[in-house]
Amino acid sequence: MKRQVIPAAKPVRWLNNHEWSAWLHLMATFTLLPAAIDSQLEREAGMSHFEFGVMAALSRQPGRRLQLKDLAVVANGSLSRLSHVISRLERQGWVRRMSGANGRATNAELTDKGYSKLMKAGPIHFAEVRRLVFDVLTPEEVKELRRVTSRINAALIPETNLGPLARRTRAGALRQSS
Amino acid sequence: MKRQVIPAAKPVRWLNNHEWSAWLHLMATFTLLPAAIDSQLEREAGMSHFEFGVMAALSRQPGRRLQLKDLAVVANGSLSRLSHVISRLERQGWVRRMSGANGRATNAELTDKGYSKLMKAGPIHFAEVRRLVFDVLTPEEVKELRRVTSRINAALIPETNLGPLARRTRAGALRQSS
DNA sequence: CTGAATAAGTTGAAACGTCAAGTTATTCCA
DNA sequence: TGGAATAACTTGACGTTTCAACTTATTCAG
Repeated sequence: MKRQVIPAAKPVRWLNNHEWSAWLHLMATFTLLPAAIDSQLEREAGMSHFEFGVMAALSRQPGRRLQLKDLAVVANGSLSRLSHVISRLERQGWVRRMSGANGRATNAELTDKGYSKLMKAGPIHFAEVRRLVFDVLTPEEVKELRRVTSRINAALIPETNLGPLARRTRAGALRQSS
Repeated sequence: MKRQVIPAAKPVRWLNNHEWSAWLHLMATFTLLPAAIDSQLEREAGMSHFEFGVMAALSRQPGRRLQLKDLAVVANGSLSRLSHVISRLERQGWVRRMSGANGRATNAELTDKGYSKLMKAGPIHFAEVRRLVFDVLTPEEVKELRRVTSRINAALIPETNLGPLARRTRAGALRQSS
């Protein structure tokens, strides 16, 4: 049986067997793990993982507030997506918008209600993360995972277009949390 | 009656620094890599990564056809999602539905048009995968990646509910490709 | 053999993300 | 100083995914 999945028609460098296998596993993890995390968080804490990420990012800022453009970057989302999400979070009373430093800036601020919601969600979320990821890996593997993903990100982030702004902003915005 | 003197501050095992850092990177990769892959494939080959996966899976089957329930499993998607996607692919003329063995089974079959479309998409896709993932990793790291993700999947898949059928079907359906 | 339970798909509505277009504020520079 | 360009959003429409409900076929118990 031929190991190559799709016969290479053209003189293109194909994936070798190791790579192909790695890719299959990686894609499965990509698909299944976020789905699992997300649906558990939705069920048991009433928020999506992206919403959790946004609120968690806010909670770590001085004054629990951050300008949307920066928040978009730390949350790995587009400004548009963030704007929609902030609207949803506002409707729940977990976040409020405040006009920022200069007139075109908008800050999102985590409310007390949002903070306590987040405090309840945190343990639920991290217990699941631990169960699904860290409990099945050795400490050595955790290090490998960190190293490999950070390498991939390093190559990926510079060319990510979360708007042309991301490139500049990301470095500063992430500095404190890496 | 139990008197609780001091409220438990952190009754939950938290993530340690290594784990937290690994988790941040993992989540970023989760978010950014599929988005990058997907949008490039959409732009340059006119299909989503999920559609590509579905068609690639079909192309490997004898007769280039597979029953939907099995296809759903190998594509890591729900039956409902798959049904919608097959409808789209049918509209493009890349796949057709055929009634399967027993009356309630439906097979999806890759058409010639679909096959040649796939052959064009393959190199485009894999070049990008290589560029974003394998070119930035050492062979050693590729092995680590494979090992770590396959471990995570092993724990994850058994409890995945892509319908109660997944558990049984997956083992058989995946056997040939691992 | 008959009715109940389950399996396999389909479908429509609601929720979410993306994309393009629109708004307002700020900066640039001639 | 006065446009033009750009930045920081917001909004609405569109496509996709999920969820629940529904159909039809098959299996199983008695």
